[in-house]
Amino acid sequence: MTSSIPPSGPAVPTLADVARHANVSTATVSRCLNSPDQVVLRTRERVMKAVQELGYAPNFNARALAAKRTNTIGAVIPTMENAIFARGIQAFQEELGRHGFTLLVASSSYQEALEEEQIRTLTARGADALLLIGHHRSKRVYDFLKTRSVPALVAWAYADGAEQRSIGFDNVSAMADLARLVIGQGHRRLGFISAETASNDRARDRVMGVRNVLAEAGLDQSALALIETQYGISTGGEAFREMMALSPRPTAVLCGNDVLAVGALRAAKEMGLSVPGDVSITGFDDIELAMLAEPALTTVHVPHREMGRRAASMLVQMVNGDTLPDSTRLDTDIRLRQSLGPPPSDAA
Amino acid sequence: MTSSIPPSGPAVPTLADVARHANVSTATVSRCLNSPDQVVLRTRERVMKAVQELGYAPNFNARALAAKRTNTIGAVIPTMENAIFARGIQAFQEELGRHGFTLLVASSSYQEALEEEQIRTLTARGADALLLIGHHRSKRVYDFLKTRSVPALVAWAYADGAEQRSIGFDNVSAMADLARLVIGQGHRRLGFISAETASNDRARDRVMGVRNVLAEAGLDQSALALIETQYGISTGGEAFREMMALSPRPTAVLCGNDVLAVGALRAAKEMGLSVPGDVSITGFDDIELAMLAEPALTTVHVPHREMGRRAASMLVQMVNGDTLPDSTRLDTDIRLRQSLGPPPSDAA
DNA sequence: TTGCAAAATGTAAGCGCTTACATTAAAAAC
DNA sequence: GTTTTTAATGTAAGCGCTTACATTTTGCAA
Repeated sequence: MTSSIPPSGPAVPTLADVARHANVSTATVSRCLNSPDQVVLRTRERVMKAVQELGYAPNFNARALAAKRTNTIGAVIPTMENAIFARGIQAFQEELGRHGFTLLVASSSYQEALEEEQIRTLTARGADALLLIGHHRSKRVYDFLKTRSVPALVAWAYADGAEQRSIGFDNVSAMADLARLVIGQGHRRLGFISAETASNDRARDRVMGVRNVLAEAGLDQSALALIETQYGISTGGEAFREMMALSPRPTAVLCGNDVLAVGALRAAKEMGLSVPGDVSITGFDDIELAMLAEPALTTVHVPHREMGRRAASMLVQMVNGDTLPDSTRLDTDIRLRQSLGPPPSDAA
Repeated sequence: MTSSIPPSGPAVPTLADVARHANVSTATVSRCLNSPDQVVLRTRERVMKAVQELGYAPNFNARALAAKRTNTIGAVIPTMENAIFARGIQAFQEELGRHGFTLLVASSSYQEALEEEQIRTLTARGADALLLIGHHRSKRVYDFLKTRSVPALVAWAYADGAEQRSIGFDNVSAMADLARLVIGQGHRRLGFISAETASNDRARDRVMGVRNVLAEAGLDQSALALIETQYGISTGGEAFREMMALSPRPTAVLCGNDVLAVGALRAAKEMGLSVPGDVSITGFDDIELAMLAEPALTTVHVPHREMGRRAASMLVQMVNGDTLPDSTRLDTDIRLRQSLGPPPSDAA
């Protein structure tokens, strides 16, 4: 008959419950939790006891609403399934934790529209700042971030004089270094298996790195066969077969990342081609797989963990607004392993 | 002199701003956003126009606070760096997205205390439900979840008659199947390289699976050499060397997961041991690496993606509270590849 | 037309916190 | 002991939304 029976069992305790229980005001409880030194010991103990007894835990949403600060940093990555991001983000999170921040991750599956949506979602959730991968995205997004005054840091990319603060390496020159090495071995017909460049500026930059070196070496751009394909071992293999069907066929196949390269390696083995005897193959990233592959993969080593860690401290600095950090350029270096050698002597 | 100048530029627009702009009440704006069919077309268009013009985006925290629902599901996984979780969670997220839910991930680094903290954090953030890995955790946590009435689903594990609703496979019997196969090949001295079992019931179960089979085959438990080590390729290798130093040495080394097994494989190669000629090695999970390894790894195939996907739909069902789903048991199957063979004939 | 049910909209009370400001208690200075 | 300063606590006004309930419009049968 009474219509005011609470629907479910014992409601979760609120700040007010604690206050009542400890016989203080809600403000005091709040202070105990957020700036304990403003509360005299005797009171604080009483409050904490009440917290314990009631099993009180603050409601995050209410806190965020009132305080306009969440101690949360959002990250939008293309996918968790890529080891390089998984690794970088793990380090990122660990470092954030050390500074008392929480991480909110979202993934965009390499789709620009989805990325934008995720950025808006994280912002709506009150992320104090964002980590984004790569520079390329619509002006609208950057404007949005500026309007909302949400600090953002671009990672996995570094470009001289880029407007957006960033931490990363120069994809163009990193790939160029490797290409130079390949050409130095005597290769004149190159193949490049790239990740899809449409909404991936890192992939685009890597292609550009190779092209630059071609020009630099006085080679015609037609000396480069380019295939774009989705991320994956099997797709890398398929692209490699396609490339080997070309005539004349490239004597060295550079890949936009290690996963594609491992796929190429496997396809080569299946086709009975010797690497690097018949064809050289290189990767990019230096994931664990690169060293384990047979033959071990020549690749560009990228300090993913360090990047994650440092991205975190930069972002924390940006949020706390002390001094704004400069963009950081990290160094990559080439790991020379067995998959690269000179071209076969009978190369036409 | 005026102390009321707003500190920063154009404030972010709120529901009230939109209402004013469209000349309706806040309730109407809210309805337009959440149940558009309750608002007549003419009004709705006017409101939407205002939303556009002001670039309004709802404040998630305020919404959560008022509505007591977040359409958010939390997941606490041991680490993102493990491909099996990365893969499963990616599928989990995709499926959640399809149902209009957002995912919040946190990782515990395999530390029980951290896991508990993350569970509390996600709950405080208003997660409507949680995905947890494995059954084992303190009663306190389960009580907490019950008190807060937050539905939880255990994944990557399935145990008959477990109290907690779960989706996964039976780690004990999956590993037992593999062990039976190994013994069937004639091996009588086994090694087992396990992940650390302290706070990982999946690892524990797998060990138990092997032990059960030993008993079943009438072998003494001393026929099993057990080493626990951290997750990683190199740690797997070290454990393998240690195992090979034993006398008599095992003729087959089962590993708790593929990553450890790949490490063992590599160590074997470095030691000049032939696999499976001198020693057999097996894994668990069937990650991509397993097939690429040289020789390819015999392992237990686990449908990680499917598990993630189905976990999502179960959780959605639990939140919406239609009918509660039953625990789901998925099948694993053995992928027989080159790394397993009969013991060397000279085995003492 | 008028009347009335149904549909659309408005009003306002929270949701659980934080924090400026007001008040009171304690410590320091005289 | 009184006054002044400072520390501790309390009061109450929001933060930006949702939603029960009240009110106004609308559509339509009589």
